[in-house]
This record gives sequence, C-alpha cells and structure tokens, in this order.
Amino acid sequence: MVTDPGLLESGSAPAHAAVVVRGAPAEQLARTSPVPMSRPPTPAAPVLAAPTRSEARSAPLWSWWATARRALPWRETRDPWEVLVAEMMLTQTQVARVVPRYRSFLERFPDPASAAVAGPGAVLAAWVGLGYNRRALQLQRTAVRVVEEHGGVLPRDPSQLERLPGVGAYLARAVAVFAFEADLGVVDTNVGRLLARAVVGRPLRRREAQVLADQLVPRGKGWAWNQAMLDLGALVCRRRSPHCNACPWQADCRWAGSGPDPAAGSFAVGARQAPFAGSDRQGRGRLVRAAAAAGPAGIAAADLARVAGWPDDPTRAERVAAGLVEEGLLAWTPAGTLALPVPAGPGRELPRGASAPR
DNA sequence: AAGGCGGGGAC
DNA sequence: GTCCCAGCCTT
Repeated sequence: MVTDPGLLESGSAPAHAAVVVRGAPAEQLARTSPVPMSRPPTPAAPVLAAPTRSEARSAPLWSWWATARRALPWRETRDPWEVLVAEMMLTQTQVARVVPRYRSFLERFPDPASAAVAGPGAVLAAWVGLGYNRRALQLQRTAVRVVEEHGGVLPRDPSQLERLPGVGAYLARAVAVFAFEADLGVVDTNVGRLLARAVVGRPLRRREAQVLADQLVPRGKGWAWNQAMLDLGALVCRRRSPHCNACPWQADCRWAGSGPDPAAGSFAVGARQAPFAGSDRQGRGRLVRAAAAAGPAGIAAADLARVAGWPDDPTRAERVAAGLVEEGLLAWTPAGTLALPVPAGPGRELPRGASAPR
C-alpha cells in the first residue's frame, strides 16, 4: 500500500479512495480558458494521455516524498498571513536564505494589523538583507489593504488575493493552496520546470502550464501535492544537473535528462538576468541597507556616493537615491539626510482612514 | 515581450 | 568569474 503523506498533513483531506483523472487532453490545454479558479466539471471520458495521467504520477511521488520531504517552518502553519509572508520572502529567493529570517519576522509582525500599524519603514528595516526590498513595501501595503478592506484577514479567493499589492498569479494561488488547502496547482520555477520536462517534454505557455498543474492535483490533496512538487523540482529535477536516478517519475519522464532541456523558455522558468556587480541595483541595495543601519538620523548627503559604492560618481548616487525616494523605499529627513520612510519603532499612529487592529 | 529589481550560495 | 533562485511590476 502506498503511504499518503497528504492525509497526515491535511486535516481537511477526505479519506477518499482512488485518484480520479480529470481535465482535458494535453493537446486541448491551450484552448482551455480562462484558468479555472476551482475544479471544472468532471468530463465523461478519460482524458490526459498516458504519460500525463495524474494517477500514474501520484503514487511514486507520495512514496518518494514520504522520506525526501523538506521540513520547512512555513509548512507548520495554515495561517494565511504566515503563508503570505513566507511566499513573499521566497520570491526569487532561495529557501536556505529565507529560513533563518522567517520566524523572527513573524514575531515582529504576527498579523496584518501589526504590519499595517508599524508602517513601511519598520517592515523594511526587518526585511533588509533578504533582497528585493520592494517586496517589503508591497507586503506592508497589502497589510494595510487587508486591514481596511478585509477586516484584517486575508481573503481565500485567488482572484481577490491577486488584487493585493505584490500578489501575482503564483502568490495568490500559493496562499489559496498552502493556507486554505485549495485543490489548485501552483506554478513556480520548480513546478514549471517539472511540467515541461517530465510531463510534456516541451516548453509550456503560461495557460498550458497552469491548466496542466491544476489537472494533476489529486482531489483533496492540494496542499501536499504542491509541496511535494516543489520538493521534487528543488531536490531532484534541478535546473542544473538533475538527479534523474533518484527521480520517482523516471519511468514516465518525457525528457530523461538527455538532449535539449524542454524547460528552457517554458513558463515560470527563469531567463538570464543582467549582471549585478556595478549595477544600479547594487547601489540601491547598499543605500537601503545603510539607511536601515543609520536609523532615524539617516545618511548624510555628503556620504551618499561613498555609501552607494560610487565615490567618484555622486551624480549617479543622487539619481539612484531619488529613484528610491520616488518608490517610497527611502525618504529625505528635515535635516537633509536620507532615511527609511518612517521612524522604525513602536508608537506610530495608524494611517489615516485605517481601522484599529483587533 | 522585455527589462528592472537584491543578494548570497553553488559551481 | 557566471548562474540562478516558491515572481511581480512597469513600459
């Protein structure tokens, strides 16, 4: 008998019998639209071609996952805010870099209300070092919106989640699946790579990938299935040098690790990015980090160029600093120094129009 | 469709 | 050194 870790993890998962094959054949995926937010009606006929059948893939995946699964702190919760914080931190950031920062951030901001009240500067100060500092601002703005429009509780509908600042298609579904245990497929870089390589053996368009991911989810096991898929992509079907010998889908893989990588150019699979060293991004990061370290006093204008890493190019430093101010990541103080947008620390008032936290 | 956005670990 | 990561947003 195949063990089913999903039933151990997912309190609401029904103890049902067999995985049911649903959905449309792979050849029809492209014209299935729009992406359904819930399971479409079960069609009469068996549909997915043999290599893409969910049933053939679920048993090996569960067996593999029972021993290979990663123990990660955000897998211990179903709180939607805690899930959102994890997913926001994990955006383009490796798991190993998020783990040591996750719990300490949640201790400081245990719910949307606390982040809304604290203000952008405080959230940013707790974020510095994780990278992509805009995410901290977006998370804080989302917290304000959740307090103002949703009574301080994140909505469970992906389409509503997606309207929140910084919450796109992936994050909305990730919250729906990992907090509310929806039976949807999440497509990040790991899953996107896995689908392209193992399931279809060719690059996938956005909608194809999303529909296919949805169809593979065994009913009632969305949480465990997606966590297992992420683990399989991250640990076995890696971007470089995949461990095909250790893969539970080796017998059914449409690629098998030789020849051109079908994941190249497929949806959610990252493209090359510009060099970081010497970029504006690098200077921006230095300025925000230095502002966080300087506290309310801020960075003296005379130090900007040196702090940004361009001692011989103050014009560039000022331009980049102006951009950070424009985006709300930094602010000029009355003294003419550059600081985080609001004083970090307790005792701030709520933004005008915000309701009191519960 | 393409480019900007952090930073650190793997190679 | 280069590459890439539980993406999102703007142009």
